[in-house]
Amino acid sequence: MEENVASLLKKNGIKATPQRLAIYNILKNTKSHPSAETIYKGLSKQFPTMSLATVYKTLGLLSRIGLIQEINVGEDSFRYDANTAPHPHIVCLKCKRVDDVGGYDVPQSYDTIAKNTHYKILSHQLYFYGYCPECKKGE
Amino acid sequence: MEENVASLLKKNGIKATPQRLAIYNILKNTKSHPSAETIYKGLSKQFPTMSLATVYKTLGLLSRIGLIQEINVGEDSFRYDANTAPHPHIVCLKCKRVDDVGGYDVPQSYDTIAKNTHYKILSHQLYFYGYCPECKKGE
DNA sequence: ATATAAAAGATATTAATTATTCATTGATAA
DNA sequence: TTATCAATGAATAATTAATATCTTTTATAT
Ligand SMILES: [Mn+2]
Ligand SMILES: [Mn+2]
Ligand SMILES: [Zn+2]
Ligand SMILES: [Zn+2]
Repeated sequence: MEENVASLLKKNGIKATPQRLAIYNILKNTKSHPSAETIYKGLSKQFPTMSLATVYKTLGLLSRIGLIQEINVGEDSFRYDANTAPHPHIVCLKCKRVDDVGGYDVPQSYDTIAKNTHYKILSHQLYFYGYCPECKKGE
Repeated sequence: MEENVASLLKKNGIKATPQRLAIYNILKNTKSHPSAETIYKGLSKQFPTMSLATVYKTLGLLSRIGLIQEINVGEDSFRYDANTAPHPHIVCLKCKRVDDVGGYDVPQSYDTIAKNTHYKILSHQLYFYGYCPECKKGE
């Protein structure tokens, strides 16, 4: 898996540096949809000299070659996800937690919508908003 | 219609200023989902002294009392819509145009998703991405 | 008409992100 | 193993959307 990423980077003429692999692995091994800042902090022990600019550059790079996706929940900063398949997300309005949603997604055939809008449709994003299990206790 | 808005503002203890009514009317009379900046420019002839801060403050206010909704298409800035009902949008990846989508929306019962996620769900947003009729010509 | 609290306008500030520069380091191919 | 070219890190600056601050103006109730 990590091997795959390294070779995929090389195939694109991009060097497989430890920083890049570490950033990708963080995303691959979490369900928390972290922000650039969160990833940066999470790597500070392993890479004390890691630059925040490197994190941003790497996230942009990985997005560009389709290894991760950028998701925008509407507040503050971007979140990142190693699951590049279209899938819905749910956002806690209080603590800003972002989770995956199972059990529902938009039909993958865009034909009807394309006919109605006359757009050529490539992708979609579906977001739900509400209160997570923790935050809904305090209403 | 404009009368309604003015009285609704007053009912909430909010002053019905010409600037606020003008901003609301722009949104009520367009299908283009303008940004704060676009609204600001659109009012510059009618209100040469209008401050951009006033536009932002008013848009926040109108959103808060439910007269308009804020939509986030994932790029650059927020867009605003006087149609406060949940409805999907489609975004042109090239020219950033935002249109309404007819013929499809998420089922309004959140029961299944609530059961799966254990969230209390309040709302959703559905965005499609692609190329508008104009931009898809140049592929 | 007047008083008053709210809002407007002007300006400054915040904060995420991107960009620039440049010396040092290191991944990769030969 | 070595040379090369890309990437890192550090420091700093630029962007840009959005907010905050403060003084002046004004909508509204009396
Ligand atoms: Mn996800
Ligand atoms: Mn709309
Ligand atoms: Zn929460
Ligand atoms: Zn377009």
